[in-house]
Amino acid sequence: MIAPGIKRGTAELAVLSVLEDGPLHGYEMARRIEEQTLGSLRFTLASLYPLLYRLEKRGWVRGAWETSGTGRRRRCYRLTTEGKKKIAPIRREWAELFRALKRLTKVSHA
Amino acid sequence: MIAPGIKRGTAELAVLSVLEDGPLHGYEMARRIEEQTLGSLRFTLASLYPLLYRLEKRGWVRGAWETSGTGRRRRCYRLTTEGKKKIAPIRREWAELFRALKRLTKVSHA
DNA sequence: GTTCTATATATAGGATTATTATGTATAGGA
DNA sequence: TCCTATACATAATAATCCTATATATAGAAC
Repeated sequence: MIAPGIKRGTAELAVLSVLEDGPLHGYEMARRIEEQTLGSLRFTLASLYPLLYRLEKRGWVRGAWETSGTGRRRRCYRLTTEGKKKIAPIRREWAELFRALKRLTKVSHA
Repeated sequence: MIAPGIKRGTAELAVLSVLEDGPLHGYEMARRIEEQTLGSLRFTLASLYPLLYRLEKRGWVRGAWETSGTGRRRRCYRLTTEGKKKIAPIRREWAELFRALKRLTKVSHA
């Protein structure tokens, strides 16, 4: 598991990434993030819900109540057109961060 | 430049990394981090000083006042033995985070 | 000699984001 | 009937970085 101080800021990219595969509700997002990162990245629902509200407020995702096959009420989120456009730039910023940290490591491996 | 929300958490690794090259004072750390990351990673001194106090409290670095050749008083920080041991595990966590985010991207590039 | 810029440290106040803890509620199996 | 998994929600707290502000000196420009 990755320390909270280090994974800070990844939740947004993680949520947007899993939503690229199609609409999902919160509980399922948490499950997929954990599954797809082989357990490295794990978020509690208490982290994800406030994040989803923020993303909805920004217009990047839109949530809609639906009733599942089992009769359970849940809130299904999908990426908006605007939200889709944000993913690539965010990924680029993460890539730049990785390069920056690699350079720091390289220079000071001394 | 990288958005503050994304670079959050990198300051600690950045500081420890530049200190691997030898003792430094705060102002010079900021300069080197910016230089070595080609401007991608930039921290204000107001971010670095509190961080240095935290690191000193944990026993990872030790600061000592010195008077530079120009007669300017400054606080020079060096890695402690304990601090040196922490760097590798932290880098491993960052590497794990990168792998996790790459997997998320790959799976959901759809 | 005074003003400007670079050097150098310090702290208060605020923003963001994740965490723990808690609460509600239902479906399905033991 | 009880337990577990599913599903959403919010309050209180913690951590980390930012902007703004303050202080002070060295050296160059004027």
